[in-house]
Amino acid sequence: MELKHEVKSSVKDGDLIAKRREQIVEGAVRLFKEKGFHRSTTREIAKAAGFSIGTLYEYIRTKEDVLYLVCDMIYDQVQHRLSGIADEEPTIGGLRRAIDAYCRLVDDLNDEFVVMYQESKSLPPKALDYVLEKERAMTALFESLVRDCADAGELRIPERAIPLAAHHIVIQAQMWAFRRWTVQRMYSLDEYIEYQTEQLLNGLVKPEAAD
Amino acid sequence: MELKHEVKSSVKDGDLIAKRREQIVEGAVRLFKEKGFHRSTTREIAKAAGFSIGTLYEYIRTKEDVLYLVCDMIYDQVQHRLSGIADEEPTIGGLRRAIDAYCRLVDDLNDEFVVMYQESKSLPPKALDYVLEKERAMTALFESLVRDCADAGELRIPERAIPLAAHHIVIQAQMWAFRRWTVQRMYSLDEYIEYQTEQLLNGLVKPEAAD
Amino acid sequence: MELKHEVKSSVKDGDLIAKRREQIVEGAVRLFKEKGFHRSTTREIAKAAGFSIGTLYEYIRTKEDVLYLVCDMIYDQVQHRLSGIADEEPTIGGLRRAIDAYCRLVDDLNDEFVVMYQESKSLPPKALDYVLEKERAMTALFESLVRDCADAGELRIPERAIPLAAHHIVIQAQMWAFRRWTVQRMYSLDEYIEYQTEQLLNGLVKPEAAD
Amino acid sequence: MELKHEVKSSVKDGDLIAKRREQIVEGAVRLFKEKGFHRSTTREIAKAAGFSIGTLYEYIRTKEDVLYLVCDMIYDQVQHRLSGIADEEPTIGGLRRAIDAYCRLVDDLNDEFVVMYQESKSLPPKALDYVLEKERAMTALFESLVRDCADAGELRIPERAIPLAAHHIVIQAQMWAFRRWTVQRMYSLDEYIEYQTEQLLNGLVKPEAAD
DNA sequence: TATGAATGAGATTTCATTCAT
DNA sequence: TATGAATGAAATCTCATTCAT
Repeated sequence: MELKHEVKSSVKDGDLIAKRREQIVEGAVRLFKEKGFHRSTTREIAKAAGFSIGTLYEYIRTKEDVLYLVCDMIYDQVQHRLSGIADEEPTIGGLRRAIDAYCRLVDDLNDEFVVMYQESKSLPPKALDYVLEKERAMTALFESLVRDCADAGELRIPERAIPLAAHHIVIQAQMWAFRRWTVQRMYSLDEYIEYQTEQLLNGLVKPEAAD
Repeated sequence: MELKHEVKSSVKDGDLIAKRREQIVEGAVRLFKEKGFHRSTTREIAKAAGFSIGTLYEYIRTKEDVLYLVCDMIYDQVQHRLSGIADEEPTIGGLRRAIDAYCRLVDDLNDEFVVMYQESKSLPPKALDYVLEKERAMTALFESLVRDCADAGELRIPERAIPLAAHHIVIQAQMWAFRRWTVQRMYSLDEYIEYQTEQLLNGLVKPEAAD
Repeated sequence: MELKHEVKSSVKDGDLIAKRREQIVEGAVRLFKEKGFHRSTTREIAKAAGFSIGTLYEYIRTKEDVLYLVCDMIYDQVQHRLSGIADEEPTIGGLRRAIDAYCRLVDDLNDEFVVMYQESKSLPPKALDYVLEKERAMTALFESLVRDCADAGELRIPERAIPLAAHHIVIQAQMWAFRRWTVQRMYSLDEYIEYQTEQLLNGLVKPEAAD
Repeated sequence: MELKHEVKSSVKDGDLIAKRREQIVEGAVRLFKEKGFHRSTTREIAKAAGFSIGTLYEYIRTKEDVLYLVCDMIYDQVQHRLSGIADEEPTIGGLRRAIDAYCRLVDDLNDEFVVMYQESKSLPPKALDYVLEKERAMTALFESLVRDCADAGELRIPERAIPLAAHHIVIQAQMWAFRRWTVQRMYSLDEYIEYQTEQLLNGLVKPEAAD
């Protein structure tokens, strides 16, 4: 489908590349979370990954490649973890489970999400396109689910508003990560999911007050 | 309450300082929007402001000061534009008007919002605290309004969920700016506000399907 | 005629640029003569010029710019010193004087010539074109003089061979510099000029042995 | 006479060493011709030679060794091809044949000559001495021939000028390679040899105009 | 013998900041 | 107050060389 943005390596052994890049990403996430992409130096990235600056550059070509590897690996994990969502039944219960799953995913990958959403603008244009495409695809998962529910008569929502609803689901879950400085102080994850889902599905207006 | 993070200047004339800083902020927003904070140099900032690098440093002490000035000025504008919200009557109509106003504010200050949310993490800790405090205060505006509506019996929402609802209102409006790459392609601002408010207030679930 | 390859500077004062670049060239020639272009670091170049690395980069953009400045300045000097040649009368005496002048020029700019001929291949393509064009123009000076002498009936040489004769004059003079490790040990400059001119003009073959 | 600059190898098998070094030189000449010595990396040299970087370092100790091997092999070829010159009879005809042979050698080894004369300055001092000694020896071949002709009464040239004449012969032939950007566009090799020999032997001045 | 992953010193270049004018 | 030349610490990236397999 979309062409995967390739990161060149001068090392030949594919398994080794995969292993080293995992080390790079793991170290880089730790670092970027703390200092951000621009304030982290390539030497620090190499050290965090556990090898020398020279070795780092055997597996990437530019510092931006590291950022791309980070984003790419996060999306791989997201995709893997969300693979079940597409198969949820088109019921409100299914939608609830999907939202719950995504919120817990955001919680597990809290740091990764923060890094990705704060730094992805620094990606080179082509890599950014690829990442935005991934984000779009992820949102589309929820869009399908919402549409299926609407088609099954479980939701009342005009067709035009469906994509927006999907975006809302996505960013409200992500908010758990990037507004952690406030929401994680006020709520437990369970509470957060509960209230958020309730508002999303049932709205704020009292039935009798509906306009 | 919060101590305004002071930016030192070696110039004495207060009016001149204000004027020069306006020039700085205006140029910097243009620049940061395009290249981001880290990729913009102080020389470029000075040029964008219309004077020399030496003069720039008469009005700031570090590059980060510029970022702070930008964030600070944006919040000033937000505060000014939202000053009416606090006085809205505690009705669903009042809440709608507040949401509408905030969405249109986000649209007007699109670039400024994008810059602020992408770059504020680069502020020095104390300045960041100050900015987060402003964000908190802004969210609190909506929180009060929601609480007033709930107290007035217009909304059904547990007290515990009120702050979260306020956050949702805020980030859904901001989403218009920082997901502009997708939502602004799909919707007009009016449509966006309409659907978003509808979902927020009335939820997605059909009344008879409510669980 | 040919577009001068421009070297960008971030300094505005033209006189200062000229002065600093003279310092750069003077230091660089000393350095390149000893270690060659590639073995000389930009820090060494800056130091040899008498200022900091940061200042060096206010007056050039890349290390290759230094090499270009060196070549360019040498050609300026050559041009200046040879400006009289074009006006020599079209006689054997005039040709002798021109050769003599060029040989003495090579001797005076010994180091510069060595640097230029050993390093010019490292110039970026456009700068190299410009330099080769200068070399061509210089050779053309001698070509005209030879042609004028031939036209005046002072020399016997087929028209086709005139450019080659000019090249011979030029490289035999330059040989004084780039084969200095042997010819400057064997001959004084005067001797060198004398023998070289004699061979060039009168050949090696005894009149009676001519074939 | 001259101590052959030894290049250490950790491989024992002499024939293998010879074979691998041939591969190295052949690849290196191709590479250096295109990018120069300094811009070529050892990885590229290994690849051009057809084996790995590890293997390259089994047959050399430093990158400069490669350059030395290249220069050395070129001189071996030159020596081999010129072995007949020493036996030429001391006549103008013999001298002509020698010049012709050397020019054609330069043409055949065009790339090698260009590489050698542009890069030999990068040799370590001892290797450079060795190479200059070879160059001196080669020039001496022509010197002997010229002296023999002079002794045989075929040439009129003072003893003192003989070494210089030999140098002229040598560099005029080499000029075919290192001024190829201009002379090879203007002349065929045959023409070049003809005009050049003519000027060298008979000079430019008309007999009756001789001073 | 052959391989190629690992190393880290060192190269070029940038840019926030200062300060003399 | 305004200017912009000077500074040098620090950043990214390269590449000759080594050594375990």
